[in-house]
Amino acid sequence: MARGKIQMKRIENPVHRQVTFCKRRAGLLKKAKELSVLCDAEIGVFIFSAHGKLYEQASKGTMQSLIDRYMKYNRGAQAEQVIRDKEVVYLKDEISKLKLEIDVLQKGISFIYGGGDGSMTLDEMNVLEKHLELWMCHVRSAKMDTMFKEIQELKNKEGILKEANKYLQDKVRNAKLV
Amino acid sequence: MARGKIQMKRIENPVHRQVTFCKRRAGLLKKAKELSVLCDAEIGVFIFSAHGKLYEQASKGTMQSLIDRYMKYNRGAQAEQVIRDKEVVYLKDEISKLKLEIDVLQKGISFIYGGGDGSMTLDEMNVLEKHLELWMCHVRSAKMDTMFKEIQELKNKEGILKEANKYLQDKVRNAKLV
DNA sequence: ATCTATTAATAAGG
DNA sequence: TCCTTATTAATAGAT
Repeated sequence: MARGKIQMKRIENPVHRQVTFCKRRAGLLKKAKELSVLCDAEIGVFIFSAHGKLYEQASKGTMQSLIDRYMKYNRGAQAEQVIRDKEVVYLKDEISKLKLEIDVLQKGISFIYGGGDGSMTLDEMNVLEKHLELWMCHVRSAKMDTMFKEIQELKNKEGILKEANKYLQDKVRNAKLV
Repeated sequence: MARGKIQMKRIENPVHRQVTFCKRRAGLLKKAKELSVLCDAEIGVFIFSAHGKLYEQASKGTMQSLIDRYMKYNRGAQAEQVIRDKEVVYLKDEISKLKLEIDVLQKGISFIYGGGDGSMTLDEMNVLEKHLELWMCHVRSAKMDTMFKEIQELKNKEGILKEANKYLQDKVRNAKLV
């Protein structure tokens, strides 16, 4: 805009580029400020130089509040935040469950070794009970098998004794008749 | 900048203000684009009109990515998203540690009881069950009770039949002698 | 950084 | 909103 127009593409000469960056950056921020003042608008501008340095301007309030407003305006972005929040809540919930489980397990072990000192709450006992049910599943079924076998054995004995009983009764009857 | 300069303050005439807002907004976004192209800078601009409508421009990438970069750059300010991301990573790490701990504890408990029921005798199982019953006495199943009762009944029957058997044997012996 | 010739932006009006 | 145009503002290149 002065002393000849320039091509609208990256300025290759690094010195020229840096100078133009400074000048136009100042101009851009000034224009933003003017627009904000003249038209009562809320404007946020941030500029990252090629080297990564940040220049920012927020008319009316802070850049953070402007970004918050932007997030609220932009449902998509807000949804992302909500998803992240939900994930955090889920993970925290998961952790507290796991910590409770660990606590229960540790107390259970203490109980086994120390015989129990009544330090567990009812809730803890309930949780422990669920664990114990899982652990006991195999033990109990094994015991069931053993008991079934014992029952079968006793039933067999019963059958044998009943037969013997009937046989002896016959003998008694025969003995009486004889 | 034309037909006379204007005061750098809010334009009171709403028509003038609206016209100026449109013109200067376009100008601002154009300037931002030019600066981005000429100087290889990453620029984000968002404008909220007095009525609350959003106009935005993100040179290079999306506004969201620019905001993310802004957040990362601004560590001192509330980089909420970064904090949230770090929190998620931390929580996931915490969970895997806790799961490992639980695994160790469960293996420890298995070890206490000899590492499974395959090698346990009925007496050992009864000892284990008594331990567990101390923690969950009310969980004993009705089936177990029924089975215990059945065993007792059978044992009683056995006893009765044995007695009867003995009595009948005596009778047989007597009958033979008579 | 400052100057200045020149271009770009835009206020007012239609 | 778009066009025109007089005028101001921004700035490229030089110092």
